[in-house]
Amino acid sequence: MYNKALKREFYLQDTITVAKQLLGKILVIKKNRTLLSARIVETEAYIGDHDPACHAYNKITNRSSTLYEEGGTIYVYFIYGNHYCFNVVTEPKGRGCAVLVRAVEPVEGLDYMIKRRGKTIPIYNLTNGPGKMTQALGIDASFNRKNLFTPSIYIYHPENQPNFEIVTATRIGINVGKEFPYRFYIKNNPFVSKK
DNA sequence: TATTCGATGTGCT
DNA sequence: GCACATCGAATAC
Repeated sequence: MYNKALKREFYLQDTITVAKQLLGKILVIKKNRTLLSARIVETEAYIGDHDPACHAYNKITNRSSTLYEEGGTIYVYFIYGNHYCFNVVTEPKGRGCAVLVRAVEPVEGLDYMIKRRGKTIPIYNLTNGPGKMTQALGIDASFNRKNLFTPSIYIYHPENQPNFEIVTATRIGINVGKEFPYRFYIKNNPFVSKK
């Protein structure tokens, strides 16, 4: 239900806090006839003011301008000529901070995800990476600058959430800012992109 | 206007 | 483990 969606205040918190607390939450996307949902199992924090890996680290550009919107805004960008990455903007407007969602565990809409991905075996291959999950969920540039308070896309905190342990690590696929321990994932979850 | 290269995935060795 | 596809944003000129 849409009214379960996390409120704006959740996203206005400190970026590290949001990155950790997003683990275990459910991302819901509603297409015309199709309901997709997936549990977030891996995130990375990108922090504008001191983090050279963040797209908002240098001066504001056309691409990175979405990062300066208010927390709860969706930031989607295209990378390596093939892939989209899905981010959630955090903190108050103007900070340039976001959380990258790197991997999810499918809950509803498996048929749709399998059709979009083609490759189905093993099952965790559907969504265990930033580019893979956006392909499975049908996320593209049209989502950029939208927010997480609409019936067509939102995140909620599930009831009866099982306990899990959070692992903190360094981020993947970047050349600068490697030293920051800004990657978080659910321990022993098979949908995490890399050990 | 030209050139570089990236918050990746895939396939081959 | 390594090469490479692929293209738009950023940067250089």
